[in-house]
Amino acid sequence: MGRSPCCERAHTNKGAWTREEDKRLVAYIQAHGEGCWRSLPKSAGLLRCGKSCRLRWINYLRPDLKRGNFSEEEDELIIKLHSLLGNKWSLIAGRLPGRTDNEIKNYWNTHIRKKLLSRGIDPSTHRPINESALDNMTTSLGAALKEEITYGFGCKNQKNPNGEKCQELNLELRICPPYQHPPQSMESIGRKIMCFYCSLGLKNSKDCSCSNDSDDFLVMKNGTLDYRRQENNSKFGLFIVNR
DNA sequence: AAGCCCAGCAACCGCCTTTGA
DNA sequence: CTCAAAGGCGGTTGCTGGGCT
Repeated sequence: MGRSPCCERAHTNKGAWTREEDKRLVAYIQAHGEGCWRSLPKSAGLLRCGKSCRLRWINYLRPDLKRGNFSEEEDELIIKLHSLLGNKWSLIAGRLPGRTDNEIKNYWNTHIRKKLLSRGIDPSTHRPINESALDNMTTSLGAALKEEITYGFGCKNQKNPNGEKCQELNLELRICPPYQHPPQSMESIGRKIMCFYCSLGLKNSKDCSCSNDSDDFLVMKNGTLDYRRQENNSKFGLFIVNR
């Protein structure tokens, strides 16, 4: 029993899009906006699968796309993001305005892989190719060590709610354990601290504690989330702290 | 000029996740 | 809670054009 097709294939075109099809798709989306891809082809008078329309729009017809060659800065950013995120092309594309996941994926496979290989770097692991000898470890001890290196010590088999391995959690987001002795006053951090409720727009709520110099807070500090707790009660706060 | 090979990229496929009834 | 529909994603395919023999 096969999978049911995503749409009626008997009467749909496949392959390269024609100028006329592009025109129809653009005109329809400009008039009605994106969304409801399944019904779009029929409404727009296109003999295409909804998925095909979505892909054509996202990867080629969207007006905010940046066409043309990738810059050196974009190359380096892609390499850096790939080393952190792996093949999460849509996440990587999200950090590169005007570029699509498909474009970045193709560019990676055709250009960046070669570039890294020519630098002696394994594109999969971002480690020097010499070190890929690790991949050849065959003893159980070697395999265990390899897993620890790959996923981080103590992280093996730990997954976040999205099913991703520990390593992929490293998005500069950090939750610290309860903090007992703040090393410096909030003023010395150099900014006005807002309590958790105010940060959510609930200023002057019954739980707001800004006025009594509470240590409960949610703070962003140079990109990292930190968690702190007032010593003499059970309230807590979240910080973003320097790295 | 013809044929072959290969790189690049648009598009497809199938699986997974999200959403809403 | 369950299930089906729809959306989204990543891997793969196959067409096209340029270079080489």
